[in-house]
Amino acid sequence: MQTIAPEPAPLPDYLARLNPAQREAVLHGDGPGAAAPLLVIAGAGSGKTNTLAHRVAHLMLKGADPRRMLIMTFSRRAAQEMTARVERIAREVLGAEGAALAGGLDWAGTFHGMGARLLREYAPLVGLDEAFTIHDREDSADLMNLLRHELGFGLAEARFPSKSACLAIYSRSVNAQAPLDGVLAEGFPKFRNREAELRRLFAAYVEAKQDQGVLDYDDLLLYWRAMVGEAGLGAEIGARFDHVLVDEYQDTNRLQAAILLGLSPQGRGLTVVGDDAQAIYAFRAAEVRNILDFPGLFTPRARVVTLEQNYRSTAPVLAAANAVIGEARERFSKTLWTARGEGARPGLVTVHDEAAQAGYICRAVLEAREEGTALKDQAVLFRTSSHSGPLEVELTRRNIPFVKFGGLKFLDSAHVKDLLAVLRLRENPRDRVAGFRVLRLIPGIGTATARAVLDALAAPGAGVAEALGALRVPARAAPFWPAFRDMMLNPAEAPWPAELEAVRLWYEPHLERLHEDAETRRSDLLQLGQIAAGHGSRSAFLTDLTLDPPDATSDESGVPLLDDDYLVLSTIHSAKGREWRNVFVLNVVDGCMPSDLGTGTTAGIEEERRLLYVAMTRARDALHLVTPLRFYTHGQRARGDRHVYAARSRFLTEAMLPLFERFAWTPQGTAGAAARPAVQPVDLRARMKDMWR
DNA sequence: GTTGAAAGGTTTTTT
DNA sequence: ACCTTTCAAC
Repeated sequence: MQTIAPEPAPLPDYLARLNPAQREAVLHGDGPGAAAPLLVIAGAGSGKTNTLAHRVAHLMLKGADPRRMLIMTFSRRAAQEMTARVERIAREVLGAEGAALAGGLDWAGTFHGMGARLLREYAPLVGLDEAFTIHDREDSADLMNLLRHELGFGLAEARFPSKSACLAIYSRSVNAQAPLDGVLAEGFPKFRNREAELRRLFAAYVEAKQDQGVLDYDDLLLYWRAMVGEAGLGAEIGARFDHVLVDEYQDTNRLQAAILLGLSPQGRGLTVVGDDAQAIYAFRAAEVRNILDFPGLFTPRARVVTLEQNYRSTAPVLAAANAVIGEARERFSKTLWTARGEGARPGLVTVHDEAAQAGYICRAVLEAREEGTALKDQAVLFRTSSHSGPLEVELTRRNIPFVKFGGLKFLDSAHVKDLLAVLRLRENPRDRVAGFRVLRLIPGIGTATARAVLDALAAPGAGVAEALGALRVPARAAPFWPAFRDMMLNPAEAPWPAELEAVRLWYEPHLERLHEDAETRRSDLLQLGQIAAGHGSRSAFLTDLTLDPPDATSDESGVPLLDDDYLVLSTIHSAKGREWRNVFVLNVVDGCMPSDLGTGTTAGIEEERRLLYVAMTRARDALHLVTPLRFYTHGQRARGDRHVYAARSRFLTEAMLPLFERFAWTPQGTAGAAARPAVQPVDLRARMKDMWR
């Protein structure tokens, strides 16, 4: 008997507007039975987020329970954008009912955020204190430092790794799931002879965290991994989710891959999306092999769908970006193409120095705005946060509003950290890093007294009241002590956002005493109060702030309102997943791109190359790479020199130059300087110093 | 035990 | 240029 091929039913609008590859990714596993694992290789600008959102919406519309879907993205902002899009699609198909359905998607966030949430929930089952506090990078380094001294490693005549180096080594070992000797040999050969001491230090570190009821970033993954590895518990946690979808999979590490496998050993319901050409987090143990090896983890192999059509950039921009990534050593073959034919070649602009670079950017940004590209549609990207310094000065001088992403955050400033430490100490009196920070604010209290106080607080059975009441403090601290004790004890009654106010009032006199510019800092603390109001409890506030810090800083005037127009300044890392009509990349010179800190290994250089590729592929219509002839390096005193004469980045080869519009730019009105004959400047001061070297 | 001044080492990107 | 560590005085 013969079956007649069924007439293909007309596709609903939300599927019809996708291209065939996108649709294949969205429809994968459609029909009866659980979905087999799926890998989507999604080139830059290929509609990755949109495809993922459509897949989530489609699964939901086909009856999947949104409360049983786990969606992991690289930032909370990305997660919010994803859920908003899903909601839009669901509303389009089902109306208000669909939107309500999408509201059930509450397991969406970063790996670390989801880990924290699960751990909080399962804490009693796995021997953790439910009220654990989370240490950020700096807190972790501080704890490492305390222990390093207690073990007597700090005072050795030969250099012991710095606190942040210790943490980096520990963290790499944990995240890469690699033994210490291998980590040292590969990444930290200087410290290979310190293996035994480091091992003792790390053992003490783990024990201290447990004693103090504290988890660091790595623990959120490590404990999660351990939970899903347990026979009973693992099955229970895995059974909570029918679908697990991961974005930016190329930037996950082995620990995260192990978590996914633990959640779904057969790969059922797993969808991972990423682009190996955009892997830029190897420095924090991300493993490109995760994405390359994903299909082979399962039998049968995972389905692979490749998205190659770029919807973002014009052909000339894409051609230049493709040329850069085409030189990469190891490449997962795919070729991006775009239907957007029109457009100018990207600019390769030579300027004299960083001041001229800033001048050029201001000029070009304003010109583009005249021609109708709002500031918000333009971005300036750079390798290192500090590279935007001269530009920030110039923008401020010219009253061009901007917001900066990446680099130092307002959470990193001392006064904000002080206030948060007080809250953490109230949340968890055993948290010694927080405790030290708070106690040392009080005059007359140094390391020794602080240690005694914290010992009393951590003593088993003692309440905070007893511990603080029984202590005698140095005479100099005595006048400040009652206020501290009252603050630690009383606002237990104050409901959440009010508690922050009480703590701030206690901190006020210390702020005045410690900082010249107390006035500007005070406004930061008031802003913190605003943020606090948006969180339901002290615990939620502290956790969210540690895992998802507000990531934009702006000039003195504070964060502009959302409807204001402002230029975006961002590190390339923080620009991941975003796009602008007009993109400028600063310092495309050897030493910055690649950073000379990252040129030690081939893998390091390759990552720097991908970084430039990521930067270039953020541009939709116009791209400008700026190369100052001379740029400033701070530090490097050994070289004696503060200015470096830079060459164009090695990633832009001679053969690629025809893909760019090349020109030099000099500031107007400085004809004298521009007219000076091209004598190569020399740094005579360095020459003199070199005589004695 | 605490605090301030001087010396010396280190440099990026982030959850 | 900046931050941490060390050393000496209160």
